[in-house]
Amino acid sequence: MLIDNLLEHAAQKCQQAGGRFTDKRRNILKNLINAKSPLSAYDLTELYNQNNDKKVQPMSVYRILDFFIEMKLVHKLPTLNKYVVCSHLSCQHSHQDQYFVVCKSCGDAQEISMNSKLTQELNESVSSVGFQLVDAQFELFGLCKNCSNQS
Amino acid sequence: MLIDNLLEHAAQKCQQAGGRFTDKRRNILKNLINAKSPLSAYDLTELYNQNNDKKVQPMSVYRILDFFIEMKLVHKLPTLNKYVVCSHLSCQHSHQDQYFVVCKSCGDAQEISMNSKLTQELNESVSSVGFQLVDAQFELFGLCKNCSNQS
DNA sequence: AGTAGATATGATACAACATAACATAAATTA
DNA sequence: TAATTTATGTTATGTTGTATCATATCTACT
Ligand SMILES: [Zn+2]
Ligand SMILES: [Zn+2]
Ligand SMILES: [Zn+2]
Ligand SMILES: [Zn+2]
Repeated sequence: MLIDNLLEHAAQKCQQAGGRFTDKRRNILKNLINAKSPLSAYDLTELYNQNNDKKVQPMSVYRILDFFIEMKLVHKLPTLNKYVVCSHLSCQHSHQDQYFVVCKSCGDAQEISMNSKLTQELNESVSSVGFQLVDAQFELFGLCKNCSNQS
Repeated sequence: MLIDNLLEHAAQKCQQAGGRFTDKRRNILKNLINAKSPLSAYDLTELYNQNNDKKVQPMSVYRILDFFIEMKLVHKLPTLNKYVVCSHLSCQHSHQDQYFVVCKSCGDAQEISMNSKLTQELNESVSSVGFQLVDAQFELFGLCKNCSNQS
């Protein structure tokens, strides 16, 4: 999908939720969409500042990322301290539980929707030690198709 | 199990692997065993220094934690930047894949052995996007029995 | 249009987590 | 006892993230 369409989708989702889609936010989201791998807040700060006269502080980038996460346009990968755009940026389906698999070799990250069997397995497994599941986002590590062919 | 027995087990495992179980290592492992929740490297530094005349630097604590992780006596919870002792410290069974569930309210963490159905589900799910699973440790968040009764 | 309230960003400082690099000490082995 | 390996000391620095208070910009209402 063309990037301008993605950005238009994002803008709409923000406005529907009563948030603004400012130039800074658009610019930073665009950089994250174009990224081939997850980026840190500091990566995004640097990227922004390379391409703009007006500079931005990491603090602002963190706030903008928090906003996008709230809007479910961006996900954080907590073990990497990096951020990716939601792979459902362009589609309408309300966002469900997801997890990520990250390639140990090239760093590429794939968002995977949790299927019901997996959800059930996790819930049962967690219940077995007396816990009640609240938040099931997580990251696994592996090799992507490209990288496992090369090795 | 009594703490001295646990430490004795740990010492043996270290020696079998050609590592030393020094006083610092013993002391730090003991603090982590006694902790009710996961601790950070800086927490452990502070704990050590409160109880000992000879002080230790965070750098050393990181090294000691790395050593214990190598020995599979300690696990790191990457999303929390904290560490816990392996719940199988005292038993002999060779360590298999595990994950953790952390109580959002009290911070308590439970180690859970991955059962075969769950492993299979994860493998299938990951394969479906062309990835090959390498490392399946992760953390989930929920409420423990105590905390969900209180609320 | 003017104002009040909400939302967004600027700016500075600092906290928390982690590693690099080089030196010394202590234990093991030859 | 000398050489080698393992463990720790020491200092500096890198990376990630938050707190706080000020200013700007947008929105909605009179
Ligand atoms: Zn998503
Ligand atoms: Zn790859
Ligand atoms: Zn374990
Ligand atoms: Zn709890």
